[in-house]
Amino acid sequence: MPKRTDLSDTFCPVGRSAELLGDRAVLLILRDLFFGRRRFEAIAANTGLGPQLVSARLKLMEKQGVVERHAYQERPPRHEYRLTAKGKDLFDVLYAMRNWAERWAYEDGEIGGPAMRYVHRACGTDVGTSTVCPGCGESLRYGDLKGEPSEALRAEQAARAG
Amino acid sequence: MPKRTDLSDTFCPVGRSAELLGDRAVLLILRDLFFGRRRFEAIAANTGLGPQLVSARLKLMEKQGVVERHAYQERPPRHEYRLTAKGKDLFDVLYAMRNWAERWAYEDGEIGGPAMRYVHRACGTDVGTSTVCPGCGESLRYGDLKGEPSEALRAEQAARAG
DNA sequence: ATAGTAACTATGATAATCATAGTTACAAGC
DNA sequence: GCTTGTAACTATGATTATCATAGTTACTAT
Repeated sequence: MPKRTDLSDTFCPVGRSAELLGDRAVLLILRDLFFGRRRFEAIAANTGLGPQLVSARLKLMEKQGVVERHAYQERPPRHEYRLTAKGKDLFDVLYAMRNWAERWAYEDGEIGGPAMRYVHRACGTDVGTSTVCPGCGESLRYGDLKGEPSEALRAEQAARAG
Repeated sequence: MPKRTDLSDTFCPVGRSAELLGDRAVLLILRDLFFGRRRFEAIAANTGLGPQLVSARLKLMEKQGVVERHAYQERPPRHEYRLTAKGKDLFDVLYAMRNWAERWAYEDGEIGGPAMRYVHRACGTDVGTSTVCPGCGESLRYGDLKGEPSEALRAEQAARAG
């Protein structure tokens, strides 16, 4: 690509977000981090992205302050990537993407239920695709939900990790 | 780019969304459509994207069912692009992106307030960056909010419209 | 000493993007 | 009736990001 116009200094908030989030690789890596995958190889394997792309994006995300590199052992040197507070706060965006896809991106009966089920930890209600818990009315934030992948999704991830 | 791996058949809902939304141009065009810009030239001018990119993305978005091409006059043939129900349902995603950017993407005092202010039409409360109205507790959907750009944002858009 | 693992970097082919210019179809003004 | 203007694009060529594949570094385990 040619040098694309830089959006980091626009006054539009969606433009500023799009600079980071308007990228398939970043979104997939964020998804995996929210899912609990923290190691380079695990992320590369599950996303299907090449190692240079994963490397480049993690560096960018670190620079932007959404992830932190953290050594989990010294010898041999190994590290993992963790979401920062700024990164965790992207949960709403990813969750909104998930909700939209559950509503619109599957054929009727393709899975026979949601691809990913979320339950509100506090009250045990299945939240469906809402931003507010239908059981207790509380708004949903990062950590409030317990996700469970459908059998189809679990099988797909297992195949990729293989 | 080489042929990137197709995500439209993954079982992961974020992956399916990322196929469409993991693209700067799509996000910027969606933003403009939500903002009320419906004409090709207006979108191209405001986003700063070249006409072939806007053309290619609008075709893609039409194919995905998020926008509809609609003739608003016959002679000379002119048309505009409108969000479909599936497209309007992406509001939550864009709104989450806006909220995140308002919280994290501006230097302190860069604008001296939010880049874009949203008021809940039903009760008149400034919603800040919440997904639920802090005044009446209702969850916020497309059409519930009235947006008002800051002076800085308004000036920037006026300059681009040239 | 060989094999294995985690976390990368290097290389070359391919394809998407941008900037710029050109096209089509018409309306309006002189 | 000829030029100018506008909306909505398409065409072309240079640039650069991406992918697939292979290689590297620094260790541990057998």
